[in-house]
Amino acid sequence: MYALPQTRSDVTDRSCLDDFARSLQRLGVKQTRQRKVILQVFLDMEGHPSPEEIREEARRKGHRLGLATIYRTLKLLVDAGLARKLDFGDGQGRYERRDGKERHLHLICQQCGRTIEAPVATVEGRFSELAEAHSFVLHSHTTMLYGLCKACLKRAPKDTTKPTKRTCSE
Amino acid sequence: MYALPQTRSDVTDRSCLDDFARSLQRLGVKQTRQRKVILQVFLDMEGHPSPEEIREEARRKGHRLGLATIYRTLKLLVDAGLARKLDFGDGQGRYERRDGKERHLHLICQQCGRTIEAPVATVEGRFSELAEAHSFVLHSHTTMLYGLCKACLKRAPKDTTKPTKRTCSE
DNA sequence: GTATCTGCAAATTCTTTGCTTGCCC
DNA sequence: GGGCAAGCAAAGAATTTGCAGATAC
Repeated sequence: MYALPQTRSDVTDRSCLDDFARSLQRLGVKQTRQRKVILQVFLDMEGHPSPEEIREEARRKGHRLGLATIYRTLKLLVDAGLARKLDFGDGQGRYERRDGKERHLHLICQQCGRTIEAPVATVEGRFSELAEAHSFVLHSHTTMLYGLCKACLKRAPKDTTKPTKRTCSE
Repeated sequence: MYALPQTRSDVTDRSCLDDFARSLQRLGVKQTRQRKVILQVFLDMEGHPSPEEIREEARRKGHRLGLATIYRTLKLLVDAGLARKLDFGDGQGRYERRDGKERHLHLICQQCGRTIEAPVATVEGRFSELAEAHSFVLHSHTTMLYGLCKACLKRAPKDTTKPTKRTCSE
């Protein structure tokens, strides 16, 4: 049986779950119910969830998790190379999945705070060259482009109302 | 020709001070002794100082400042377009000057935490194209490349699985 | 003169840690 | 069974806020 197409529980996610299991073994740590829940919830969520948001989403699915457990597991995910920690300047850590295929950079509107993701293919080669020139072994990268999004340009230039939803993919 | 790196109190800084004075006026706020000190100290410092480090450096120069004042002033600097807030993942906000001429990106070693700056010229054009494709008005950008620096490669050529920082528990 | 700013400390927010009980291997 | 992990609460750290006295304009 296959999951419905709108969710992200697809082949990619299954391989992520495998990656995770393998990573846990490699790191010499146990595979627990909570860790599986957190990974599954994290992979199913769109955007860049914060620990608190992951906990909220898990609760919605009937799983009660301690925040500390989420922080600890997210750190594991980062160590395992499955997640990356980002900072959008809103005072809390945000995480995105990292599977080597969906590389992108972030366009962050300085007025409404929304983020747009764009593929990074056009600049990635340059990053590699650059790292090589510094004898630097590149593991991952994060690019933030700050400015004004289309919507805020149309809107009144001094509108400072922040949206509740931070992420819009387009 | 290359400028000597000892002090940054040069023509660039003087124009920054002017920018700042102008920006303060434009924002309708006052020009105080503390604000001038903070800007001067910030411009004179190398690297990416945190609020605490700015306070320390100011004290070394004989100025006693409240941390809250520094936070508030740094926010002003960011608003005025003279500084940019960065996150190197060490749990505190770090700031860099932003004057439109010294654009660069950051190579961050995940083992020793050291950062290398590299000119961004080779990728900047791509960023502009990309922003334009999204009808996004680009103000500034921040790029972080994570990996291992030359020194750490020599030091521990095999241990690439532990990107710990000083906040690690062991 | 008055509206804004500073500095202090308290408050807030995000994140980590200590410890006891529970669960994975 | 032994040791790692979860959950809770308390600690810790970074940042923000409230307010009384000080200061720029």
